[in-house]
Amino acid sequence: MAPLPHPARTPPASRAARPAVAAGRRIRYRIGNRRGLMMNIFADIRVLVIDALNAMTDAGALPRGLDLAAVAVEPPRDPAHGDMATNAAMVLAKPAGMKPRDIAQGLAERLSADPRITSAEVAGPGFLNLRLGTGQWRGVLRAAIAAGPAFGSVPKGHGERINVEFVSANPTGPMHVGHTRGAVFGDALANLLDFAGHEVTREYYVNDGGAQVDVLARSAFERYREAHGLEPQISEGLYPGDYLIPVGEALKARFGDSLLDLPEADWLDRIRDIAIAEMMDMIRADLELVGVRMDVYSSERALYGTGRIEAAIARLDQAGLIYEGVLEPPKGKLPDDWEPREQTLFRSTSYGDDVDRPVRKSDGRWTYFAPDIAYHWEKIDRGFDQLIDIFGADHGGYVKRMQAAVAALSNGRVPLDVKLIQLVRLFKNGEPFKMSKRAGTFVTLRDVVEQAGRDVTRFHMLTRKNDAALDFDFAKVLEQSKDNPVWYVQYANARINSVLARAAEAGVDTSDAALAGADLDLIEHPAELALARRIAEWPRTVDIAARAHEPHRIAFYLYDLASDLHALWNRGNDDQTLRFVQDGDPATTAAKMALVRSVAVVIAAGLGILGVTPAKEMR
RNA sequence: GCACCCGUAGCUCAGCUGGAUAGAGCGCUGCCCUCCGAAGGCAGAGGCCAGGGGUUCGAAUCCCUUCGGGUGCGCCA
Repeated sequence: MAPLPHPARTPPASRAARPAVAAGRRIRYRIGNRRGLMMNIFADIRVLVIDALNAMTDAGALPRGLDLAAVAVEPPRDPAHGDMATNAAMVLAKPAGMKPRDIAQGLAERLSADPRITSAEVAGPGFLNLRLGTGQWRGVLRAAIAAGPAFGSVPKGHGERINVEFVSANPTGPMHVGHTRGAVFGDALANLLDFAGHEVTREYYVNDGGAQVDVLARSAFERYREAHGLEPQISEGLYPGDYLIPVGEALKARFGDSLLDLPEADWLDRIRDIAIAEMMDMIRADLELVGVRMDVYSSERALYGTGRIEAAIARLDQAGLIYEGVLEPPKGKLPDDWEPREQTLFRSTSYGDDVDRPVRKSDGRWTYFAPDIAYHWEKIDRGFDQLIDIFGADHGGYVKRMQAAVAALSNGRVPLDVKLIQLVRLFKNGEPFKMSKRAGTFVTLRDVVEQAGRDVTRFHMLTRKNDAALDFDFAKVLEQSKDNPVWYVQYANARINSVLARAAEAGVDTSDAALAGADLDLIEHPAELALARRIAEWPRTVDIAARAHEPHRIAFYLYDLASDLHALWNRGNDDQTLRFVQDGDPATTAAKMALVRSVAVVIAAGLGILGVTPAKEMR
């Protein structure tokens, strides 16, 4: 799991620092526990449990002042235990000074009075197992059909304003595989948070302020010379990729031969600006290929000369967090050219970092960190309730200092969660895959998408937790088999589509309006109701995935849902009554169509979050 | 040396912010196609959740520690 976004300690200098961001409390917003907001039936029943506990308190059956935050209502691991279980009695036993079973018994009596609850039994160490009337599950199906792809989503107005910064690749070349995973992850996370009711801004921080864009300019200049028939001097340290050849042509078209004999100082700025613009156009086009569109592009370069970097550092200075000093040499491997030098340092150790970090180099120029501090301060200023940064795993060492800066600049008000994206290992038929089609040394995003397709690429890259390495086999991701989750989910959707068409041919009205009005009491087989329960878990899955910032949970849920659908489908082979289309019985067929339509609705919603297009048929 | 991430079935991985008897796919064993799409389905075998301590009603999950793998460690971004 991701580390806490908050510092372990608050700065001694700043008493204003809010302890409100309680340590360990990563999730501060409350969603899903408002009745009906997400159509999350687990949250609904939790409200019921909380109400019952409060009633018990009023009646003197429980002491006052109990903290009910830990009370949970969850699906039990074993379906035989019922539909839901609550841990309320066990959690409250100690603070209430009572026996768990006594609390559970009292709670059971009150809950039994609710028409939705058909049974409440005390079990094990104090679990309260609940069974709901089958009508509850049928209600879920109706809600799903009525809501359509919005089923499980939270209406706007209750969420937070969240900034998701991702990709932020250097504008020095095309995007490669690693960027692809980060792009897909960030976009899916943004979709997920949006679905969960938050106001999300997708943002790209353009690292156009450092030395590497000067290298880009020099590389482009060589291609410009090449465009004039001269031999390019791609010396060590310049970017060799042939993607700069068209940039050279563009420069020729723009400047003719006027720059050819000028010293670097006379062309560097102009060429750099154009080259960066060209690279960003290329990156935007690459992002389009995987269906990613940013809301905001923020430029590092634009921060220089505005005083904003100075202001950010000054603010830290006022808090006593900036000083001139000399760092200890790093332990272990000592850099060859290490010598003690005085730098301007940020006291990030006050916020749990390992060492203080330089913001200004010994030559007086800003480090990369300084504009990044200013940039994050700007994001805080723009009023976001929460910041999320998505980095490659090789930037893990950067996390603590960034969180320290954000904590200091926001007085601990704005949490920064940093998601690290592990590397992607490419294979083809199990063999490690190397390709250098257009960029010299790496496999580009374009290479991947052209071979695997956008939907397959996106889905597959979301089938692993972000902090676990991902194997991407060009052959396997295109395989049409059960062990390929992409295909398996799409296949489920195609089957539903197929069966809906068959029902329509048989004269059943399969419009959503008609299905929502179908007599769902005709759905009564345990296997069918089990599928309905799975559908009921969708809003809860969204809630949990959004809180954890883990879109891969959506992909796994969809696989489970598809698996249930396929299983039920197959049972129809043995048991005619479980077939979805019941010849000569339009009422039952309609009810079953409502069931499968609900599955399709959830698949559409889930794939929508992942940014994958549902397939109507498999070819 | 320090920090962060990871360690779950033979393999690849989930595990719902601490819940009941730890799950899926592949592989293995045995069944199932005159039948809505069998490019599938059902059942079974397979686990000291890396090891050891701790916290509590309860730990794969939280804390400490050891071991093993990855990443990073001033004036790159």
